[in-house]
Amino acid sequence: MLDVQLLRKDLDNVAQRLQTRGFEFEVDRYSDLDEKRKVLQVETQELRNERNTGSKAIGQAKARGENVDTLLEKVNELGAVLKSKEQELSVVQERLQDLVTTVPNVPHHSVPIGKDETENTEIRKWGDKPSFDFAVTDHVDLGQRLGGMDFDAATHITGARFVVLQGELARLHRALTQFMLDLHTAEHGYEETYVPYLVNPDSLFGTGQLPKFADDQFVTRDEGWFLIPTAEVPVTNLVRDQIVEAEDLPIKRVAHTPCFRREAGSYGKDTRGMIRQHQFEKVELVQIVHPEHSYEALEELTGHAETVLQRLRLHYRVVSLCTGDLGFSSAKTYDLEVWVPSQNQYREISSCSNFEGFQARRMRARFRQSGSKSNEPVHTLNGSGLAVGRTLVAVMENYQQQDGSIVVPEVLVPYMRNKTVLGIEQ
RNA sequence: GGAGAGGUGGCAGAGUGGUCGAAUGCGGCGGUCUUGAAAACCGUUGAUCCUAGCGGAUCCGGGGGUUCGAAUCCCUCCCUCUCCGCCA
Repeated sequence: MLDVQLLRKDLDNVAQRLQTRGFEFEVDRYSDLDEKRKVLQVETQELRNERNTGSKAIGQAKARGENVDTLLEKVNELGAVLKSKEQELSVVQERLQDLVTTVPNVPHHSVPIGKDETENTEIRKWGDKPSFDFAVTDHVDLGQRLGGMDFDAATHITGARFVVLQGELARLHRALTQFMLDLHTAEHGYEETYVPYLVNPDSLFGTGQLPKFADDQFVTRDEGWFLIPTAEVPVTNLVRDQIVEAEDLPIKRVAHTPCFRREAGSYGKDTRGMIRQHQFEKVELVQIVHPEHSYEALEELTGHAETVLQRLRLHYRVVSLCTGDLGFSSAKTYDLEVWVPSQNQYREISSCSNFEGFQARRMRARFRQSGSKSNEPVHTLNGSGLAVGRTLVAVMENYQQQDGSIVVPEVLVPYMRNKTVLGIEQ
């Protein structure tokens, strides 16, 4: 949710910046509603004040044993007017709420202007593309040959966009998860956290998936709970409706969870393999920080995600999403894109965002600062560190050998019972 | 799933129709005393919104109702706890 103070102060500028991400803010409709709201709110407050004093007077008069008929009559009349004003006000407030909660975040000044992903800016590259002196195989064929990746079985059990992993590949998948968790807890200062994978609508609203993106979520029939599309939702909502002490910031959490996405709008996209699934594992980094430090934190957090790829010695690049490609809640996002040899292109493997106070205002997540009377919204950030399924794909393809075996990245060897190659009997 | 109890400020806990945003205790903060600390004592201490300000409004789990007036009465939903059942 945008800062209402900012909307009042700088409406045109906000609308202009929203336009750069392709969003038309209904400026006139908003000002109109807000003007009405202001008038009605003042009116109802004054009426209530009158009624309250009147009611109080009745109580006092009764206590003295006086006749209260005329007083009663007067207050009664007030009540009717008040009721109708209150109804008007609540209609206006509801409309305002509907309008404001569907407006995306304002892009940060440093975000490149552009209409879609073709205009994202490459910030830096790490490592080199691997060269192969044989024709590369994609992870689907590699996995099938190793006998560890079975899409048909998953289709049989559930449907399209699922996979069954088994044997060495299943272990490699777990090794990646373990390695990431160890790295972020031991070296980057994150606290390991396990959270519910089903959340209520308030939590999804808090991080911005509701009300606009209900169709992207899986939902339980009887309870109306949602399967989490990312750990961002339950982990960030740890501070919903909380006032944290300034000295407790930053809060840094890492969580390993499955993620569930309906992928409703992506029919025909990435239908082959593990790139786009209804269910995948992710290690997620979340930071709750003081507003003054959120952009430093974004660089730091992005670096933490990059470290995973560097330790795995996987070639990647960092891209700054342009205004038109930003997610709904984000003010600035870096995507990490890993090299996928079979596709001869970079594919997103992590997305690191600063939401500034956008989610915090939706969640009423504030911090208390000594010397300051009012409590301010915190800033929230998150990033994948990393998407495990896609990392598995990257490792398989980048570490493949001509005979279809896969070299285990050095940092994963201890997690693989010291096995150094998968697919060849040792 | 069945039976019962309950949801009040950071925490504990009083409050069953009127001056209650709410006693009291603990905790927190400031002070007195002390070389310092503890103890004791004194003071202070919820959130949100409107307003340039004075000030005002709202909030006792959520929503609705009764009433001139609701923390208090009624309806409904949610949640927590205890016992029983089931269960990794």
